[in-house]
Amino acid sequence: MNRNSHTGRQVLPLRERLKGETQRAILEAAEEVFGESGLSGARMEDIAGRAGVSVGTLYNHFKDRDALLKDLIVARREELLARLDAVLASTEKDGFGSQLEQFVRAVLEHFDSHKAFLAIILESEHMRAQELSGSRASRPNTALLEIRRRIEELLVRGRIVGMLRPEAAEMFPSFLMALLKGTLSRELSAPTDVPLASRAPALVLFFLHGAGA
Amino acid sequence: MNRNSHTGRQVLPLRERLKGETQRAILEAAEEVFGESGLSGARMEDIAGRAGVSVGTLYNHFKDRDALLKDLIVARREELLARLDAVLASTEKDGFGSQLEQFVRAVLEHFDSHKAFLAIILESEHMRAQELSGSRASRPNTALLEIRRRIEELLVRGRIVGMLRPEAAEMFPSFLMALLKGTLSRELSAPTDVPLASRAPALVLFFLHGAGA
Amino acid sequence: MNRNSHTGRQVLPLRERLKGETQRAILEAAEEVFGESGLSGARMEDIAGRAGVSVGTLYNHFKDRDALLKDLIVARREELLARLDAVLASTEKDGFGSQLEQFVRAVLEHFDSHKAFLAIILESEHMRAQELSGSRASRPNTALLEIRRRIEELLVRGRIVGMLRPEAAEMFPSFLMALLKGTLSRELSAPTDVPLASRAPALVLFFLHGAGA
Amino acid sequence: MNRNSHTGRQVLPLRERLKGETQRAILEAAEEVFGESGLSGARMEDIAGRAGVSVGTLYNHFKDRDALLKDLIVARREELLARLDAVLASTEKDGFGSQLEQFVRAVLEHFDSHKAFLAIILESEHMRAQELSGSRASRPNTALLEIRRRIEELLVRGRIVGMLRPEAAEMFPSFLMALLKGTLSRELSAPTDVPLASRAPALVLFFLHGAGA
DNA sequence: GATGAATGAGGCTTCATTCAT
DNA sequence: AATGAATGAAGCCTCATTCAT
Repeated sequence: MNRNSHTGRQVLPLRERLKGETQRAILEAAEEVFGESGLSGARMEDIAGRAGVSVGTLYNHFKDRDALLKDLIVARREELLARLDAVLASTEKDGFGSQLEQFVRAVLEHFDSHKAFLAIILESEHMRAQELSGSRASRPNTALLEIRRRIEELLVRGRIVGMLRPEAAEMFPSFLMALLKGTLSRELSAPTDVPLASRAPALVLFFLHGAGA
Repeated sequence: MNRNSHTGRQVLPLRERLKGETQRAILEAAEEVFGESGLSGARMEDIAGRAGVSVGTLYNHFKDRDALLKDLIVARREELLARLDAVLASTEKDGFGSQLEQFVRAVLEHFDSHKAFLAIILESEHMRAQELSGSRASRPNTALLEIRRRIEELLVRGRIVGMLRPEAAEMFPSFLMALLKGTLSRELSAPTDVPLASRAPALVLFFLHGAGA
Repeated sequence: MNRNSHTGRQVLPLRERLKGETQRAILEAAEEVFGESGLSGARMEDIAGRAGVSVGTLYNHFKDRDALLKDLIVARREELLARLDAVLASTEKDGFGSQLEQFVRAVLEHFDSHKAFLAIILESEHMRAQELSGSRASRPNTALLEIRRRIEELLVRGRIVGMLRPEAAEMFPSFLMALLKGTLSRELSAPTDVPLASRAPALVLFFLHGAGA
Repeated sequence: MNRNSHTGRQVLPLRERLKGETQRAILEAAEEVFGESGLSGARMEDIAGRAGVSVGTLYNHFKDRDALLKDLIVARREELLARLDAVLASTEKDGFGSQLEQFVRAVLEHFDSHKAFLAIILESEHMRAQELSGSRASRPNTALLEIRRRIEELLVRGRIVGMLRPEAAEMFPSFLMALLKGTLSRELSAPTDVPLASRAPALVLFFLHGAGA
């Protein structure tokens, strides 16, 4: 993500690839440590240790702690957004219901792979302005916003095809996001051994029809 | 012992009242500062400053930072739980739908009064084990558990009176909680000027019937 | 010690006597707390609590912590010095050996009554300059000096009557003091239930004849 | 692992040597500062300054203030005990008297090298339980105990060869320790410019024969 | 005089960051 | 590029002292 994003050629000399390895190792270690210790509890030394490098090396690859965290967040976000965009692109096939379920499943699978870290990130989305930088809360949490944008796009389609009712529709994206986050949240407070993704159908059913008899 | 000797009327001597005042002031200041700066960003000096006292005074009233935070959480929790219990107790009157809405409204009104702080608390519920104390790591967040317990009790009634369907019912409490938290979450990322409580009917409607047309 | 030292009359009005009571209680409490917690570990609040008064009261009777400690030290010192002077004054009666033993016994009895506190004081005699006040080490520990002065006086008599040999005599006072302090020190590290005073004969015997066969 | 690859000779790589240097510098500085300011008066910042490092560096080498002090105490103790054991081991040569004097001289020479610090340590031996850690309160001061153990061993030999009388023999170790401590104590309250070690013969003479004519 | 809540200077400790090797 | 010891700003907490009641 940092470098080499759209360099036309693709040689990637040895040194670059090794460097890439280290970076990936650091990011992975960082994900674990942030996931375990929380946004503020994670210590650079722990991350270095987990990645099998020295503290100094962290700073050879990332400007500072914030940059490391930001890059990590961005990396995970891009992974998820790419999947979501793929789902949205494959719109032709089936109906809205099917696409909605695929969307939900994509999110939940992402959660399955990054539970602890995402929990930290999603849950502290809005405190990031203060915690990450002292600046104003002006960067309004890109990751969640991007997800919401896609949810909105998806739900608009649902309304167009008449599968969603128009009243209170402006709350539906929030509700869907809430159900997704809630599913993760529940898993964290009371872990099960079924993958979250398996909850997709029930979640969609609830979203479409509620709990009523 | 040596108090209250000849004050015919006043139950609490001045000293005591002042002490209570100070404590309340500290808790209020702490709520603001924690809400603004986050669980780990809040500085004792800021809390003291906001409360109009000196740092030392914080420690005359609370053992340490953790104790202050814990007391604050407990205080807010008790306030909310008392309201919820009142709603649950008034069961006779109307039907399940009405009670559900009152319940939801109670939660949302509590959110309205303590937005920022509750956001911090609710969102970092599961990282509290590490952040608050290194001790009993997995005390699973009493506040949320207590709310969930009451939601479960409420929803059981709903099922008994036949207003909720039985399939996937074990997820409903999570879903309701998610919708509540999501409502708060949305308000924080995109503040409006309508009180959250006014969202109660829409939320209940969605919970009972979903987004489907 | 603070006041009323050499006022010719001796009326001591009621108020004065009550004040005296409180002061004595404070001093006693201070002795206990200093004895238990050490010179620097003793907290004013603990002393107040032990004395059954409030912190403020300590400051009504003593200028500050240092003054309280100093007054306490002086009080105990005067008690001991008075006894020692009495022994020295009763010189006529018996011989040097008997007087030496009385002297030793007087010191050990004083130790018996004030073990913990004296241990603290005696042992930190020379660090008091720094700890008590930031000043130079110019006040060379009056208490020990006063005792040594009397020991020197006593031992001079011993030499005069020919019971002490003259060689290395300048070390004898130090040695006698060391034996006294050592007796207390041993009691503290390995408490027995015989009073220290009962050790007087053995100590004197050792002082006069050593450990040799 | 990756050290010492092509340094034919140097056993310790530079880094390691520097680290050792720093640690020794810190311990030395700590000894001075503790010696000057007392057990509780010594400030980490002063120790750092004296050692020519920053505060943080202290914590790279020692867990906390207590650990630093403890390590320092242990270091000095081991130095002394090694010397004493050497004296005890060289038992064959001369008689008991000679060995006793060597023992005493070893202790006094150690005092000569570490006057101020040892004074602090020895004198506050029994308050260490409270001051050093709130923990295992009554670990009875290993350093003094170890010395006493060796003194006892030595004196047993003296009794076996008939150079010490048996009556009151259980007090002799305490007395010898007292004389040693007293010698240090005297030097501190009234410094001379002769080394304490030169007092060994007089001390032994006194121990064996007392002050009597 | 007694009270005890408030004060705030001062100490310990942590940890992100730097930089010489 | 990697290393890891050194740095020092910043936060928490203690406790002697004050002062309004």
